Amino acid sequence: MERMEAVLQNLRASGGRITHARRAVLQALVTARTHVTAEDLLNIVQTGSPEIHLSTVYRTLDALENLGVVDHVHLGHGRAVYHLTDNAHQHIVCEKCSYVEEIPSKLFNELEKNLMDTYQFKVRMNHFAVIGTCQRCLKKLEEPKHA
Amino acid sequence: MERMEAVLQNLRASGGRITHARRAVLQALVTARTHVTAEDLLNIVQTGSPEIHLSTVYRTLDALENLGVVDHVHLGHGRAVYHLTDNAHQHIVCEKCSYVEEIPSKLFNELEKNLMDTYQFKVRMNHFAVIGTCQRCLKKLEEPKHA
DNA sequence: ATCTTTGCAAACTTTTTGCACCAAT
DNA sequence: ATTGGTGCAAAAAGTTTGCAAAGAT
Repeated sequence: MERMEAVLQNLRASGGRITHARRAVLQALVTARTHVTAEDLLNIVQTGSPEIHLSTVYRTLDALENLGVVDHVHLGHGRAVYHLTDNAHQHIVCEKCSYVEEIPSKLFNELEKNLMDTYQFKVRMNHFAVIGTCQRCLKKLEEPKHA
Repeated sequence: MERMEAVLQNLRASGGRITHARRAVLQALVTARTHVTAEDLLNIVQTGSPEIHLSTVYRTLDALENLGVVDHVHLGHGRAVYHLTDNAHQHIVCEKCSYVEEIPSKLFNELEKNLMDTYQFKVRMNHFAVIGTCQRCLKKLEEPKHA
């Protein structure tokens, strides 16, 4: 919760204003702490403040993203998911069952290095999801009808 | 071009039909051979067959994807890009200038293995893009005004 | 008082769908 | 003849925008 105030001050320092809506969205983001969609956030903030509009959520996320506090990822087809930038992780997403798991960024270190060395390309961690098939769905594929 | 006929036979074998539109979309896909959007493909096919509709392009891509012949990737925000599945590559995408480069899948081998070993997660190659900053844009950031 | 943000509605972009007609087998 | 595909138009889904009123500084 300390952190929340710090972000809000940061926001003000850059010429922005601290509003009820922004406080609520940020709060929701801290509370949820997982990959949430804009609509997820809307649902959370609306429990306390039903007047807050989806477009405000988007605009707040935008503001927070410009501050570098928030990042978003496209996990697959539909909506983007947003999260605070502190916990540095990546996502693996099962394309069969939509299961999402966070994995440590460490696993990407070598790839990151190779891309820098070979292509002078600086990967932005956290901004892509790895698509594939999860353990459970792999098993299902192996034993189609469970004998 | 041999390959094209093979795909079409494949399509028929699985209960599908070989139509003018499908031939045209497939042809366009072979011709373009890079990451193209559905609309790119539409433009290509419409030079020869203006009656072909965007929804037909989507439906054909869908059919080809079910066959495993085509794959699509979400490079970032907007549209998805489609490509034939043969050349196994990944994409690195510059988030500053939208520059796209193909890189060999080989670079992902270790990551792939780690994810399998640690999470029993089977990565689907080709289905995600790596976002970051390209060489040129990195340079621009270093020397803001070129002295 | 000024300049930013909000709520709303409406636009926009990309993709999907329902349906009647048409075409491939 | 049958089943699957096409073109069209309209809907969906997700996100963005214009504007006047409200709010933060």
